[in-house]
Amino acid sequence: MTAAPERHPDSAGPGTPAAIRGKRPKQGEPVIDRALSLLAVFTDRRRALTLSEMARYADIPAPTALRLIARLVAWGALERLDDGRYVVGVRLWEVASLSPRGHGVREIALPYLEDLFEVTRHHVLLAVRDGNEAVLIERLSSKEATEVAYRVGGRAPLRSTAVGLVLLAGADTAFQDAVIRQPADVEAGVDAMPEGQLRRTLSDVRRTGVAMIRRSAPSRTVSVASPIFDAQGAVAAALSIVVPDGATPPNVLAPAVQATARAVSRNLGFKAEVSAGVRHLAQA
Amino acid sequence: MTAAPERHPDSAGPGTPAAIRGKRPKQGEPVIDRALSLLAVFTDRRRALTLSEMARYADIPAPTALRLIARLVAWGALERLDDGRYVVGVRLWEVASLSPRGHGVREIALPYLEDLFEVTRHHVLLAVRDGNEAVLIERLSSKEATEVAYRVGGRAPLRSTAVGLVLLAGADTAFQDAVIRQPADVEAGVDAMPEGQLRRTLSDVRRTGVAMIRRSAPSRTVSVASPIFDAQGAVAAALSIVVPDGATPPNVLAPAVQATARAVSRNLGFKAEVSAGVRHLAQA
DNA sequence: CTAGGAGTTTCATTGGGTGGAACACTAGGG
DNA sequence: CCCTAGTGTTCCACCCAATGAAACTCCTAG
Repeated sequence: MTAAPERHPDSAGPGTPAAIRGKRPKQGEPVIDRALSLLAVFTDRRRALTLSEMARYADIPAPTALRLIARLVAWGALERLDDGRYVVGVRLWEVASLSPRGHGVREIALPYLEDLFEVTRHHVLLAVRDGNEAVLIERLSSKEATEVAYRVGGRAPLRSTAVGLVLLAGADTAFQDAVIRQPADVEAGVDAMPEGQLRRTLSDVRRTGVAMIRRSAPSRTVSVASPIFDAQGAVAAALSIVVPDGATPPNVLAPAVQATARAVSRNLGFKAEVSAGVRHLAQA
Repeated sequence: MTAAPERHPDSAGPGTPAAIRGKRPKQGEPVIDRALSLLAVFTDRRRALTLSEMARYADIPAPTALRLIARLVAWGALERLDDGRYVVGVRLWEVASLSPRGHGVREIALPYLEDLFEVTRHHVLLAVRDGNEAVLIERLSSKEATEVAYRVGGRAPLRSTAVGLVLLAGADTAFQDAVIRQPADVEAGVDAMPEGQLRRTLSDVRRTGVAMIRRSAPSRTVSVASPIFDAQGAVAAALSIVVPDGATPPNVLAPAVQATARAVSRNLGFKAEVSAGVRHLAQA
């Protein structure tokens, strides 16, 4: 399902040993890729960029970048600020909001997330898997809630987050193996799991329908996550709640999270009995 | 504003220097525009399309469409389903989430919208202006709330919605005039305002900081909206609440909506006193 | 079996894309 | 003041990436 396990091809150019040619590794990249790489230069930290910044980051000559950007602006993928800088446009956001795995699940899940949020008053997260990372689709947070590591639209590792574990446990075994074989991503505040324990954990997650992760940075928190299933019975997303460590015990949270996840699954067309067999509440 | 300003590819030669050619070059549209038009074929109703559907809607020959789509898929702008159909990809959504006027305002406003939502339990909307329409950035709705016309990512007219009026009132006068001169968009359930009344209404909205619209379809509702200001004192977005007609009277809702909008404005860096002068609560 | 539609590959042709060069402009720095 | 360095922009001759008709492979319906 994940179309491109490969990283971005646009960065392949500079590494090419074209030096032997004696000729400069000139162009030769499809225009679309260049245009898309111009979109990809925007990050959480860099939301407004000048022409030359964009050209530099995307490694495209200024005149060419200008021409491409002009088209993107005309369409609305980018917008130009008064000071001349460019930002991602509303039009692009509008199209992107049609992404089934983006706003799609969100749209259906939101009311249920709301409920869970109101009852608990803690962070409620919704994530889907893209490649070997989890992408945060939604996050509800009260203004007073504890600090949390990830923002909506951001990415989180699969092995060291509750939603990540749920998504990983729901993936096909071939993919799981590939991820497990990779060196564990070192992340602050979470203990890296050795392979054996990770496999056992994933198995538990599949059986119980709940994943739990305790972390100490950026703040001491406990996350409890559950899978959301689509009509085909595949894990479409993961729902989690993040609470300060020491507050409500995880085994009290689990039923609430599970129940909410199930409610969302049902609205996605999932029939619990069909492919899931008997599922129990997590043991106390 | 609306998708593509340029229509025909034959508009290349204004001076018609190609007349001597005698040949009719069919294609000639920039590749980027074609790629973008392939993204634009997705709508609320059509979220998963086959290759030939996309090619047909975008008016691009199948082989060419296939090639372009392949690039888009490789990057993640599109994803391919198991059945071969294409949908908008998470990667695109991810980049789009960096849109300042899209998820940007939303990110800041959400906790406050939450509060308002919890207190009232009615629809809470957040919208920005794009061209001569309002784009819905966020909508919080309880599962039991009344039917509402617009979805997140969708567009709404400026003249006949509460958020629209707020955004219109906050635009520069030249733009306002242009909109007012346009024939009123006929919309079910809302009475079209004659020019004079519209001008008066906009003036009132600017003065009081509140807009109100009553509509009878798809259900009988009352909307109350207030402007959200950015650091420069410009209207960056509009916040509104939609309640069943006959429930809580609008003048009770107004202060809550205004207070919430102000809270968001403050978090966007707006200093109330600087450019707004004294603002009063709407009279009771 | 035929017909038709969707998806894909091939390939000769050509016009859109390219980026160096040159321009205008602004901001420092001496 | 001139001078340098940076940005954004226009110009234009070269040429390779983009193109789409045609052909081919799977399907499914009749």
